[in-house]
Amino acid sequence: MGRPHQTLLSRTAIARAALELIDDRGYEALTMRALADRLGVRGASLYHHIGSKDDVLDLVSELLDAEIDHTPLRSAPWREGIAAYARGYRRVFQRHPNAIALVARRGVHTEGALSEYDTLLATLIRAGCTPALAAETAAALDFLVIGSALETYAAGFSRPPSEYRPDYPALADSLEAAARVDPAPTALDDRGFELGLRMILGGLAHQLKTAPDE
Amino acid sequence: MGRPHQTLLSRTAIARAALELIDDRGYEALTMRALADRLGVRGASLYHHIGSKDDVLDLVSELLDAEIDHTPLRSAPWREGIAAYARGYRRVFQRHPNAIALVARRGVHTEGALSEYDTLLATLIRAGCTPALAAETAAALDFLVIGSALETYAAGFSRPPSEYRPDYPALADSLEAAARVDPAPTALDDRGFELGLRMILGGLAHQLKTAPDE
DNA sequence: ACCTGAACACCGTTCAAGT
DNA sequence: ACCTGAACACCGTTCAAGT
Repeated sequence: MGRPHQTLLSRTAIARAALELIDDRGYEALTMRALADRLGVRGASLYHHIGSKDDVLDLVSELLDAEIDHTPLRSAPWREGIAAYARGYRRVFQRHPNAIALVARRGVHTEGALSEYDTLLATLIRAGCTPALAAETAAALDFLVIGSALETYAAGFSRPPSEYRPDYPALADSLEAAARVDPAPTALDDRGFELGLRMILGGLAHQLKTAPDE
Repeated sequence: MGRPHQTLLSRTAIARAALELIDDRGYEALTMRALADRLGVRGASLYHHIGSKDDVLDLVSELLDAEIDHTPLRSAPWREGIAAYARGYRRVFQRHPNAIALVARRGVHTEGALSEYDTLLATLIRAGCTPALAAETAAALDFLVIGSALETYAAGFSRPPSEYRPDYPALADSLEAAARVDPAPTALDDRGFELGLRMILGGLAHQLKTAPDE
């Protein structure tokens, strides 16, 4: 059988197990003891590879970052490329809804995210933005992605639209109309995100056409 | 002196103390024992008034909701009214940065938020939106507010811009240009938010002018 | 009715051991 | 070098007791 154990654990194995645990059983189920369990080891062993639970959360953030497909940013035309990138960014959180609480902790600005941002900013500048405008646009796109990821998770209006009548008639009308357009529960989130994306990128295109130097 | 204590505690007193504790010492310092301490009582006493810590967090969410000024929504013209409302909404989180983790838990859609949403949607419909478009626009605005609140907290790029060179030249350029526009640390967040707001409301105004029925 | 002390089952983390 | 058992100081929560 060989020696009892040499390197059962590694930082990446721990990170992957942590993300699996979050996906399977929720963010609150991520406990050092539960994590060790999933790795066939006892809680204290983890501390030979990671410094703290916070350290583990950082590693999971990096895993999520790595899932973002930033190849669309390299593809012309810039407007479709950026839209595809933003959708892919958002899709990572849709795949890991239980991990969204991580975002609130620290954002997704891990070390690995820097080159993505650099590419996004370079794309915007190449499209005609000043560097300052590029930074603002990237921020706005980020807010939209992060905000929509969170809202999906928090899904506000859980009751059937009709229950909001008669106290909140505009709310009831809007929710019913939205459900008629697409009854899927996340459809309104998706459409709100797409609207924001269209407005930001459309507005930017218009601004670049009329005043290319700011 | 009177009798020893009758109703030292109440749900609102607990909620207010909880928000104070979060503001003063951070989200993680909100402990049932620390909360009881601040109220001059022992931990177990709290459970005569609230059901669980989760219950307390909900109460704090309602407190934050109540801080949002939604009077601008009633003021014409709609575009400025909605912009002022969104800024005020965001300002609540700027006043309580440590409370942003609450948002990830549940969003801000407490019972008290319903009438705000109803008013926002009514304003959009009065401005010419279909109910479905109003819902999507409200969602996009929400994403922008929530996302920008979170990003401020998570403030990504903490190092001086020059450190990102030469690996990430577009990032360094953008951050330096943004700092020249306004060196305040949250300025880029503010400007990104304003850009998103301008794009969404401007795009909407344009859409309502060219195709008033969708 | 409301506050309390003590207890329960958990946490994250440390550390002297073992191999 | 790496895993472990036992312990530490904490959690949220419960409950029999006191007033």
